[in-house]
Amino acid sequence: MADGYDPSEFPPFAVTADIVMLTVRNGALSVLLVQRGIDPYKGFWALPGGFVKENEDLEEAARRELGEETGLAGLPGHLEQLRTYGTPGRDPRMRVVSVAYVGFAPNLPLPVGGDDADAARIWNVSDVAVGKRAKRDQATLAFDHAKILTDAIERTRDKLEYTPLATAFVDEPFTIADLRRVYQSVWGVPLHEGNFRRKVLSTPGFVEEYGEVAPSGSSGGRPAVLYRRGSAELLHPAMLRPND
Amino acid sequence: MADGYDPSEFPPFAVTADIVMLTVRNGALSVLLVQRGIDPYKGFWALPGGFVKENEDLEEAARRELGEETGLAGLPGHLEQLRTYGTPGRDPRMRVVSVAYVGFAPNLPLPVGGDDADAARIWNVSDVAVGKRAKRDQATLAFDHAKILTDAIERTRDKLEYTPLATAFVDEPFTIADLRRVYQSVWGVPLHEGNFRRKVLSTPGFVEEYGEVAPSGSSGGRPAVLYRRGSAELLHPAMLRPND
DNA sequence: ATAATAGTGTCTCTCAGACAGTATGTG
DNA sequence: CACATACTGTCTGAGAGACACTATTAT
Repeated sequence: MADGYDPSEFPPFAVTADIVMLTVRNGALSVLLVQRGIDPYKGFWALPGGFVKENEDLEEAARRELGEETGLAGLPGHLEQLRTYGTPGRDPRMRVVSVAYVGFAPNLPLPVGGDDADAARIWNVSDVAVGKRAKRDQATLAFDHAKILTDAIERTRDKLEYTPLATAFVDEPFTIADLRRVYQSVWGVPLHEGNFRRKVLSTPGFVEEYGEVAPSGSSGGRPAVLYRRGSAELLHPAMLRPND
Repeated sequence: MADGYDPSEFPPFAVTADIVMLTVRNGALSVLLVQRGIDPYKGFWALPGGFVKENEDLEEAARRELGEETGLAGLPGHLEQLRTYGTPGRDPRMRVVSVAYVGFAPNLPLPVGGDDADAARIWNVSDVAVGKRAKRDQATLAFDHAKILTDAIERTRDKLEYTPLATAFVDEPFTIADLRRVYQSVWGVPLHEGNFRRKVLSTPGFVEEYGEVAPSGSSGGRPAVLYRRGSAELLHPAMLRPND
């Protein structure tokens, strides 16, 4: 850090916290977005977020903004810092440095409009435009939020390999099949049922027995054993993603 | 991102870029630090870094500050964003958000004092105090830089597993033994020579033949084949770290 | 009975780790 | 020659992937 400086001489920056809140809905990886009501990018979709307050920690700001803009307060699941985006010009109005967070949650309750009275909606990520041109019924993202979303998804795909965070996408208790659907939705590949089960159960601390079986579904089939999250923070060995 | 706001109402933050520049010297993982000349933390050691300028990208600021404070310009090697640290009170003078970068370089030329006229020195990381109390001949870090350094080392250890970035710590051309010394220094464990070689050479794109052999050392022994960095950005399969 | 979902057994191939042996240089 | 460093061959065990088989429910 620079040594001597006059505190009045630093260039003033605005600092925001933006959140990429991911969930798995109907077998598809999905993200919570809010629609902008004013320019710039009026009508475009954006990641929830906003200014960090004077005496507020960065993660604290992320959780507060998520609650204010989407009505999601005290969310379950997982939230971690992703990366910081600060290229000059990324906001046309002023110099903004955004600290992005990525979160995982089970089945989000459909958000009601928050304080900012913007529409909040959960989008299937494959319906969010990542290039310049949006097709019909696709969300187009404001600012550099497409890049942030892409980075978040990549991070998420990696994290499922070496951490037990797939469990953050499901409610407890869950079945091995529930967990497999998470992996399939996030990675976008089918996974072999029997091998997946053996792998999860042989990885220490991934899941623990819950002690009951699931009520059998309407379409029949053997009732599944239920599990809860285990105590491991890292998976040894890792869940390897099939290489294409 | 928040929708409507008055640009004059955002709380002003100072944004800095701090750099954890790592190298391997005499078989030990080492870090470049500068000694502070003024309060707060006068006499303590700190990561090089400083304010991001008004129209400067974050990584650009990191490279500039590194050059100004340590005389290292146009460094070879690798630089990537690590994480952002912004807890209120981490700098006693004002609210500062620091975007930290981590870099890897071969054998740094011993830095001369930079523009800021601070002493710059490369420390063996095991001689840097991570707790509250420093022993004799240990560097004590200013601000929350001990936490940043710890995070950087952890990230580096992970990155060596699944990327070919160990090659960023050596000059080209290098021998397999050079590369093995990097892994041993960063991970702090001995690695089996024959198995390490077979693993590196069987991982596509990790290294390429350079076409010559190294001059034999003064202590004898068969001359080693030389290699350069390969084209892979990720290692498949990964170099697994022994699990204690 | 059939369909559907849950769960097991077993074979093969890859790869990590242990370790012995060979190759080529120095003194 | 001894010694040092570079490199290779081969065995073993863990684990991933393919796939067939069994178990328990609904209709």
